[in-house]
Amino acid sequence: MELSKNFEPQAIETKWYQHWLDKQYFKSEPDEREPYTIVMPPPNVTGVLHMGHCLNNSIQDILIRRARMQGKNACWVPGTDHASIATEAKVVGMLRERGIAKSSLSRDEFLGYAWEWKEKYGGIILQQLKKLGFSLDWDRTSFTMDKDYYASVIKVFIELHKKGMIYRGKRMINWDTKALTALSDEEVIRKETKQKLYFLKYSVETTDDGQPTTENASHIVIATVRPETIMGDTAIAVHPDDERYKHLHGKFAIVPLINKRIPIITDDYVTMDFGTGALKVTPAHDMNDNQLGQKHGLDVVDIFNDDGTLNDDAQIYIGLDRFAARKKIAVELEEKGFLIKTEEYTSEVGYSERTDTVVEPRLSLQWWLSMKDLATPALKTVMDEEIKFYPPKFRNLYRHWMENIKDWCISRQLWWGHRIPAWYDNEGRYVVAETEVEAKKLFKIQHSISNAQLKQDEDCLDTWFSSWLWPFEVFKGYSDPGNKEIKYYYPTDTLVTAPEIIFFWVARMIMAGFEFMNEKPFQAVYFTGIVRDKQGRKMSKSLGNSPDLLGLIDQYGADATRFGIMIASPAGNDILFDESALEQGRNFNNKMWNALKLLKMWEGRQDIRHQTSDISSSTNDFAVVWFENRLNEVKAEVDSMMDQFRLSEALKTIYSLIWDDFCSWYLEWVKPGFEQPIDAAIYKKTIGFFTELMQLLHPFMPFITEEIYHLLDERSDDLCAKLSGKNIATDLLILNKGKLLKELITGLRDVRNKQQIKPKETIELFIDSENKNAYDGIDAILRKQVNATSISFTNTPVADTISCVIGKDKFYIKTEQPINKGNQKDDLEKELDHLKGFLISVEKKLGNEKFVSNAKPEVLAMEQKKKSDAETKIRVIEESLSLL
RNA sequence: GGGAGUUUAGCUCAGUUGGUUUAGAGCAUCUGCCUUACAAGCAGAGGGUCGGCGGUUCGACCCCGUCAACUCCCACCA
Repeated sequence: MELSKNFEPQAIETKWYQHWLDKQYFKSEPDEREPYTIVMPPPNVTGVLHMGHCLNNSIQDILIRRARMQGKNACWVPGTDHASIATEAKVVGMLRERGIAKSSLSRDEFLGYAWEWKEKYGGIILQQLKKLGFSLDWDRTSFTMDKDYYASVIKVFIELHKKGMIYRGKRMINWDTKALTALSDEEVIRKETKQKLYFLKYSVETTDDGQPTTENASHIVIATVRPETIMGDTAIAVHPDDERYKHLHGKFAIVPLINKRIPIITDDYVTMDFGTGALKVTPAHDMNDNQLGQKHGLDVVDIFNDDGTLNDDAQIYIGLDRFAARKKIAVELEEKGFLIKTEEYTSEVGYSERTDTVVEPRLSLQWWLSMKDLATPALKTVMDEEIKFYPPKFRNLYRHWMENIKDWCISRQLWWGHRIPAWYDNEGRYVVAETEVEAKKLFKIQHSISNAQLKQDEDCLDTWFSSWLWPFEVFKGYSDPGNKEIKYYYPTDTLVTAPEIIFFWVARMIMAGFEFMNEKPFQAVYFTGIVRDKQGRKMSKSLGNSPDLLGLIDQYGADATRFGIMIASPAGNDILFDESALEQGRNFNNKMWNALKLLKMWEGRQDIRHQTSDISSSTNDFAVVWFENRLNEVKAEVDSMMDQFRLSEALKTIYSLIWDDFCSWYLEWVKPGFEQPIDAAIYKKTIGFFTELMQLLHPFMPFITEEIYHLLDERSDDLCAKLSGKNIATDLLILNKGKLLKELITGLRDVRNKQQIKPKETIELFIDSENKNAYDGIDAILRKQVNATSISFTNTPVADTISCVIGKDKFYIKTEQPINKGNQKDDLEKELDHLKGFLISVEKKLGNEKFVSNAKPEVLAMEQKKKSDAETKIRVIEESLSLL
C-alpha cells in the first residue's frame, strides 16, 4: 500500500469516529468494573462551538479515554442547558427581525416560537463536538428542560419552600420603563454618558428639639445627577471622619421644594473627595442608596410609576416623565436659590439592550433561597479536601465567597425556563404547588378559600437553579432516588469547568449534592483557563478575535487542533491561543506519519540475525534495550503527571518521547545502511514500541494514533478500547548509558560543526578513557552517528588531530580538513573557566563547617562527587590544553 | 474599595515539602545541511545576576517582610 506524502486527517477522522460509534465504545452501563464518570458542563442549547468548549472538552476526553484504557467503566454524559437569558434574548431578537414584538405575544405563543427555535438550532453544538472526536455516551444526552428534568426542578423548588428555605423579598432590579419589564444585568448596556452634576443646598436644623429655627439655620450642599429624585430622599450621608460635617452628625436636613425632614447619617461608604463629600440617599431609586438604606433602617419612598412618570408620592410634578421633571425641577431649584452650581460630569449609565432607554433601578418582589445552611457542608468538604481543586489556589477564592455568602435571588423576569410554581389569588395571597389543582387544594387548607381564582407566577427560575442538579439528575438521582445508575455513577469523578463559574455553578452543585443526595457530586474539580487571543484579550464576538474553530479543524485536523489547545494550557492558567501551536500539532502528525513510512520501507527487507525475538541486555543491541527502558520510564512519568492533572506536561513529555527519543535517536540508531536489510527481531520490537507510543498518545490525539495502530499491523481490535499494560521497572544503568551516548554524539557533532567538517566527510576517532567498559555496546552506534570509519582507544595524544573533552574522556578526531587550533583552545578555555568557577562554589560549600554538620548525608555525598568530578574534568582539560 | 493571583530566555510557560552540577521546555533567532521517512525536515549553537530591596538559613527561583508593575473576580462613586 502506498502511503501519502503527508498525513491527511479529514477522511480518516470521519471513518474512525463512525467506527467507534458502531462498536459502541462510548456507551456505558453499570457493571462490575470501577466506574469513571464525568458529566459534561452543558453548553447553551443554541450555542455554537468555540475555543472554550474545545479546551474544556478536550481535557474531559483525555481523562475519559485514559480511564477507559485503564479498564474502568468510563461514562461521559453529554447535554445542553436551556440558558434562559441567552436563549430568550436570541428568540426575542429573531422575532424582532420578523417584525414581532415580544410584548404583542402571549406567554404560550412566545414559548411556541422558543421551542421551535430550540428544535431548529438546539444540539448543533453537540454535533460539532463529534468533529473533535469526543467520546461521549450520546444515548445519555440530557437537556435541562427535558420533561423529567423540568419536573425535578419544580419539585426541588417545592421541597426547599416546604423546608422554609425559599422566601419572597424585595430586591433592586433593572426596570425598563418603555418595555415595562425587569431586565437582567446581562441585558443592561453600560454607556459613558455626559451628564450634569447639580450642587444642591439643603438647609439644616440645628436645635436639639427638632424644631426648625431660622436664626441657627445653616445648610449642607450635596451633589447629584438626578435632582428629580430628591422627593424620594430619606437621608443625607457623610463620611464619619469628614471634619467639614462633624458638627452635623445626628442633625436633620430639609429637602428643598417639599420641605421634608431627613436625618444626616454617617457611613464610610461616602467618598470624601467626590462632589461635596455629602450624599443624598434615595433608597428606592439607586442600588447603593438602597443598601445604605437597609443598613441604616431608612424609609423607602418610591416616587415613580411603572412608565417612569412621577407618582403621587413625589408630591410635585405628578404625572410628568422623569427627564422632563429633571429639567423643570432644576429650573425651580435655581429660581428658589437651592442650586449652587452645575458641573459637566461623565459617568456610566445603564441602558436597556431592548429599548435603549435609561434603566431605572427599582424595588421588586423576588424569590430568594436562603444559603447559610446549604453553604456549611459545601465549604467543609472543599476545605477538608474531600473535593480536590486543581489548581488548589481556587480553594481560597471559594472559601472567601462561601464564608460571605448572600442569599440567592432565584427568580428571573423571563418566560423561557422553569416557571415558578407559585399560585396567587386576586388579593396577592399565594401557595406553592406543582399544579393548579394541587394549588387549589392547598389554598383551601392554608387560606380557607375554596375555588379561588388562581394565577401562576409569571416569572422563571434562574438557569443555575436547574443546572445545580446536573451531576445527579442526569442519572435521575432526585426523581428516582437510589436507582441502579445513581448508585453506580454517583459521586462522579472529575468536573472540568472554567473558574468564572465557580460560584454560579460549582459551589451550587456541591450544595445541591449534599442537600439532595447527602453526598458530594464529584471527587475533583479541574479548572481550565480562559482562552484568550495572542495579545491576551478575552475572545469575544465584538472584538472579532475568536477563530473559526470548525475552519481550523478542516485546515489542521482534529488531532492537531486538540494538540494545539492542550500543549500550552496548565490547569487554571489562561491560555493565549496561537495558531502556530496547531501548526506544531500538524507537524507532529507528519512526523509520526513519516516514521510509519520508514517502518513500512523496512517491512519488506527483513533479515534473520537473531534466532528468537528475544533481545536481552547482554547482546549488542543497545538501542532496543535502551528504548524499552526509556519508554517504561516515560510511561511512569506520564502516569504520575496525569494523576496530578498535569495534562499539558504529560503531552509535552509524550511529544518529546516520540519526536526526540523515538524518531531522532532510536530510529537513527537501528536504521540499517543504505538498502540494507533490517534484523527481523529488531523490526518486530520497533513495531511494538511504535504501537505502545500510539497507545500512550491516544487519549490526546485519538484519530492518528488509531490509524497508525491499524497500519502498523493487521488487527481486529481497536486502540480506542485497548487496555494499557502494567508499568515495568526500569534499569537505571541502561538509561544512564543512553544519556552518555547522546551526550557523546552531540558533543562530537558539535566539534564537527565548529571545525566545519561537512556531514558527508568521514573521520577517525580515538578515545582516551579510564573507563573503556563504558563504551561496550554503544561504540558501533557512536561510530555510525558521528560518521566515523573507526574508533580506537589510546593512552597517548594522537598527532595532527582535533582534540576535545566530553565528560571525563579525551577525544581525538582525525580528518582531511585543515585543523583550526585557535577554535579548540578558545572552547577548552571557556569550559575550563566555567568548571573552575563551579569548583570554587562547591569547595566553598564543603569548607563551610555548618554545611558539613547540618546537611543531609546524601546532599553532602553529592557535593563531594561534584567536587571530584569537576577536579577530574579540569585535569583532563588542562592536559589537552597543554598539547595545543 | 474588598478579594484572589501573576512577575523566570525575544514570546508562551514548567520548575512537584529549600540541596541531582551557578535554572528547563516549546516557539522564535543564528550557523551548517535538498543525508536514500520527514525542508511542515535534519544536525548543532547562542540567549536568563529567576521584578527591585531587605530578612530567615550552612544553603533561597522556592520561606518571610516590603516596594513596584500587571491580571482576574466581586462591588462600582452620588
